[in-house]
Amino acid sequence: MARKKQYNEDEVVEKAMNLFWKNGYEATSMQMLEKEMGINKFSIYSSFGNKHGLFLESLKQYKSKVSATLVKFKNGTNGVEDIKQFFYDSISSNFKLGNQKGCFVTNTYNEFSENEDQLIKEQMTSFMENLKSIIIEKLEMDPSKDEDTVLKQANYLLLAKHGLAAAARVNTQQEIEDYIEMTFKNL
Amino acid sequence: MARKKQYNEDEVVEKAMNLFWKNGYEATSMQMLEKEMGINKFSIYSSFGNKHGLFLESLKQYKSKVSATLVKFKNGTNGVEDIKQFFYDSISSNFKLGNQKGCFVTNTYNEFSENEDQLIKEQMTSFMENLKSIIIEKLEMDPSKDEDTVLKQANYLLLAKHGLAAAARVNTQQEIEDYIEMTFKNL
DNA sequence: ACAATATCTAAACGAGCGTTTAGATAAAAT
DNA sequence: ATTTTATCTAAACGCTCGTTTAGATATTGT
Repeated sequence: MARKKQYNEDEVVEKAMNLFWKNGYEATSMQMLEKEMGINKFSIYSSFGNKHGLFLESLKQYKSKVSATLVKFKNGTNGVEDIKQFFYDSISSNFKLGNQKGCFVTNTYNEFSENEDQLIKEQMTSFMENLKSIIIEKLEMDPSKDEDTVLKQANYLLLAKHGLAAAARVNTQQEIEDYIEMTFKNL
Repeated sequence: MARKKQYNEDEVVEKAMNLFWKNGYEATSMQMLEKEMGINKFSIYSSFGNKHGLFLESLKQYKSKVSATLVKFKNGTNGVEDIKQFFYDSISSNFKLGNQKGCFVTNTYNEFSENEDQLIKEQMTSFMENLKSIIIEKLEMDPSKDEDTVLKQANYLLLAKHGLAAAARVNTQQEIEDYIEMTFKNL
């Protein structure tokens, strides 16, 4: 046998993820990744195949990073209040460490919306639809809501979440919290 | 004297604008612009200096394109209803010709938010602040609203508009109209 | 008709991109 | 200790980017 890797793959993916998250896919170059990850291009390519593979791995890591929040959301029993809490949880993580990067999934969804990369688009779409189905579930907990109202409110909330991710990059946490309060005022 | 230009500058800027609008600044290459505008690189450079100059000209053209909508908005006397109508006007233009490109200014604002281009950032910011001051004006038409409520609602609407531009790229017109209805339900 | 010159085409520039390759280095197995 | 082989460094690949240049083309004023 021969020598072992001098880096931990999860650790360097975490660093890559943060760079992709901040800059998006296209605006992140291999040179920047090399520097941020602290390893050589060769090592990146032998570990992840190519830039695209590294990006997929970063997305996977992000998903596992937010899975706890998602499980908490899924298991809640307080209807609309759970959705609101999920929104708060989502943005609070964005403002840790002063990083105004929005939601990685939503950012990616936006960046790839006019792209031909079917694999990533499908992943993003399925993630969004998963979110939507949970939101619908929560809204349905209120028996006074008819099916049409539930669907419209679910779309409303998804769009709001969508906009929130973009807004998180250029607004203060206080502004965003006010926005969430207002969003849930009439639900 | 010598020969005259075989193209109209406003016409080719319009085409450039549509390409920048659809793809953003970075994702639009000079080759694509050459093809779309129907003129040679040399002509682009001699008319607009460089890619950045052409982009600024495109932004200018966009602003003059939406100025009618903005004037109508400014001159309205129906308070919140004017804002709602402005939102409808803004998105209806986006869905003409099947182009789901969102708002060019907001897209640019987002793309350049982590950029070092001060000139463009300032232009975008002043445009947004101009919009905000009009929104505040409209909200203040309702004498029952205190100053704090006005400011929070203005931020809420700006963020909603912000999200709307992103959402317009991946949602149907109907979904967006439902979203607007919901947004204005409790104002 | 001719000279002057702005506009055209098309090729080339250097820089940076994602990716690959060649060779030095180092650690595990015998 | 030597062989084996995965991992390292660093240079180079071909391509596209934004930009510039050289020379052909065409139109205007005399």
